[in-house]
Amino acid sequence: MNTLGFTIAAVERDTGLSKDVLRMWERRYGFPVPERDAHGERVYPVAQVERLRVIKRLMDQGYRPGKLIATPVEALSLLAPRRGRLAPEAGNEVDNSGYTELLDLLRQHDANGFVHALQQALARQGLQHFVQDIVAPLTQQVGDAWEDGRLEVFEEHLFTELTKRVLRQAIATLPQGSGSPRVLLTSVPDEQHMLGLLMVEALLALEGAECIPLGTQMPLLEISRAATAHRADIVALSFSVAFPSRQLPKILEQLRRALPTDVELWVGGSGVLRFTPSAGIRCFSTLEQGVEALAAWRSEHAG
Amino acid sequence: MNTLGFTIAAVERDTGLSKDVLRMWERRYGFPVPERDAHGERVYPVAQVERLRVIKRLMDQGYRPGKLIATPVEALSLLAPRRGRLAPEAGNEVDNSGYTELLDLLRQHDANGFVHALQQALARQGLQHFVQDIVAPLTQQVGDAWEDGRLEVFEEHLFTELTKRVLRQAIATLPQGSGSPRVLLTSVPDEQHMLGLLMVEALLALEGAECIPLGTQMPLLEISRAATAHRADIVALSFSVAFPSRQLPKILEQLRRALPTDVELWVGGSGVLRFTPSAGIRCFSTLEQGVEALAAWRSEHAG
DNA sequence: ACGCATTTTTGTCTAGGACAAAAAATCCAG
DNA sequence: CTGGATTTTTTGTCCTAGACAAAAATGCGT
Repeated sequence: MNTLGFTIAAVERDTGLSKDVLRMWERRYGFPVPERDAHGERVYPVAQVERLRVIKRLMDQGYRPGKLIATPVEALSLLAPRRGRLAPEAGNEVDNSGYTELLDLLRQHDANGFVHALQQALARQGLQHFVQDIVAPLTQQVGDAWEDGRLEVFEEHLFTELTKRVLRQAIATLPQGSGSPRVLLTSVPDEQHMLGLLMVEALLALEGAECIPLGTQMPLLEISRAATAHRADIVALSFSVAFPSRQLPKILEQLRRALPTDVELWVGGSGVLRFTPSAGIRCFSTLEQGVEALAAWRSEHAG
Repeated sequence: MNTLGFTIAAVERDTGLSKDVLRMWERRYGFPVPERDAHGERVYPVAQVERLRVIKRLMDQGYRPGKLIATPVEALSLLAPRRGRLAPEAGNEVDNSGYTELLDLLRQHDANGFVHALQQALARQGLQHFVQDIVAPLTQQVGDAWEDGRLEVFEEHLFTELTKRVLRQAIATLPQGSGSPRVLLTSVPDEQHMLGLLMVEALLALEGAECIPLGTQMPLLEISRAATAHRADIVALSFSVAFPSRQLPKILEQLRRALPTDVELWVGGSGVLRFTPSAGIRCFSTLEQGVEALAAWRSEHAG
C-alpha cells in the first residue's frame, strides 16, 4: 500500500468531511495537520485520513468532534455506539444468533453463502418478517460492527449490495399494486442510501400499495414534478444516520412548500430520529409505523 | 411551486456545481447573481437554479462554461450533443424504432409497461444482445433526450431504477461463475452511477467470470483492501460522462499505486473516453472490448 | 495539414474573519 | 432532587479575494 498522500479534495471524497471542516479543525483543534507540497497545498498522510474516517463514523453515532479529536487513536476504537439508532426498543433483546451467522459469512467474504442464507431466511419467514426481523436489525448490526472494527468498509458495501439484490428480487415477485395509494419512493440529493427505501417498498408493496421507485438523490424540484406527473398520493423519503441533521429541517420545509398540498410527505429512517416534525410532515421511527400509517390512509380515503 | 429560494449549499446539492465554482462564476462572468438574505448570504431564485442545471448538463456534454453563460437562455435548449459519447460507431445507424417505444413508455410514466417491455426484449434477444443492443444505446438515448428537454430528470431516474432491476434480476438467474477470473466491480467515491457496472457484470458473469459487486462509491484505500481480501484478479471501475474528468488521472494513478501489482485495473464508461490511459491501467471505450479482454485474460492465464 | 509553443480559460486552493444554530452547562423555581 | 428556561460553549458554514496550475484553444512554423 504505497500511497504518497491525499489532497484535501481526496480527503473530502473519501471521508465525507468538507474542505471547510478540514481546514477549520486544523485551525481550531490542531488536527489534522497535513504536510504541504511545493505549492503550499495540503497533503494528508494516509494515517491521518484513516483516523479521520474513524472520527467521522463515530460522529455519525452522536459523538462530538472536540472530544473525539482529543481522544488518543487507540482509545477511539473502544468507544461504543451511543444513540440515534432505529428501533432500539427497550427490553426487546433480540436473539442475535441468526445475525452472527450472517455477519460471519460477510467477514469470510462469502458472497454466495451470504445471499443463499438471506434467501433461505426469506423463504422461511415470509417477506414481512424477513424485512422487519432480519434485514432491519442486520443493517443495524452491520453499522455497529463497522464502528468497533469488526467489519471493514468494503464488507459493509458488499452487504449492502447483496441485500439490495435479494430485496429487489423479492419485490419483483409481488403482484402489482392495487393502484391506491400511489407512493413515490426516493431520497434527497445528499442521501444515497437505498436500503431503507427498499425495505419500505417491500412492506408497502406487500400491502398492495402502488410504489413508484425513483432511486436516490432526487433534486427537490424534481420530486415535486414527479409527484404531480405520477399523481402520487404520498411522497416517502428515507434518511440514514449519516445524513447531516443540520440540513434536515430546511430541506423538508422547502420540499413541503414545493409539493402540492394534497400530497402527503412521509419521512423515516435513522436520520430522522433526532428530528421534530413540522406541519404537513409525517415522521416515522420504525418500519411498522409506516405500515400502520398506510392502513390509516386507506380507511381515511375509503370513499 | 412556491419555493422561496436556494442557499448556496442547496444549489451545490441540486446542480452538482461546487460552492467555489458558483462564487467564481459570479465574480468572473456575472452569472449567477443571487439575491442576499439579511445576513448577506446568497439566495438563488429558482429560475437561476434551473438555468444552472441546464448549463451543467451541457458542460458534461463537452461545452465550456464561458460560452454557455454568454448564451441566452432560449438558445441553450437548442444546442446539440457534442462528444464524449460511448460507442457512437461511425456508419452504424441503429434502428431507433425499439427505443422510441421504450422512451414513450417512460414519458407516459408507465413503469409497469416499461419493465414489461424490457423483460420481453430480454427474453427475445438473450442477455448479451439485450445489454449491448438495448440497454447501452437506450441509456445513451435517455441522456440525449434529457438534454433537449424531451425527458425530465425524474423520468431519467425512473428509467435508471427500473432498468437496474431488470438487469439485476437477469444476473441473479445466471449460474455461478467458474471462480476465475475474480472481478471486483465498483466505482470511486464521486461516481454514483451503477448502470454501467451492472451492464459489465451481466456480460462478464455470462462468460462465467466470478463477479464481486461492491456497489458504487468505494474509498480508494478500501478498494485496495477489498481486492486483497477477495483475492481479486481484476478491479473494474466505471465512470459516467458526469464524472469530473479533471480528477480522473490523479485518482487512477493513486489507486494503481495502492493496488497490489498483480491485480489488473480495468476502467470503462463514457467518462474515460477523453482519458489517455497510463501504465498498468486498461481502458475500454465499448462493452465489447471488455468481453474481449476477458477472453484474452483467460488465454494468458491458461496454465 | 500537422505538431509544437503560447495564450486563454477554468477550477481549485489558500487565509482568516464572522456568525448562527445546536448542544451542553448552568441556574432557578418548585 | 427535578423540570424547564437561560446562558455559554461548541461547531459548521458562509464570506471575500488573491494566487496559481492544468486543460483547452489558438497561433505559428514547417
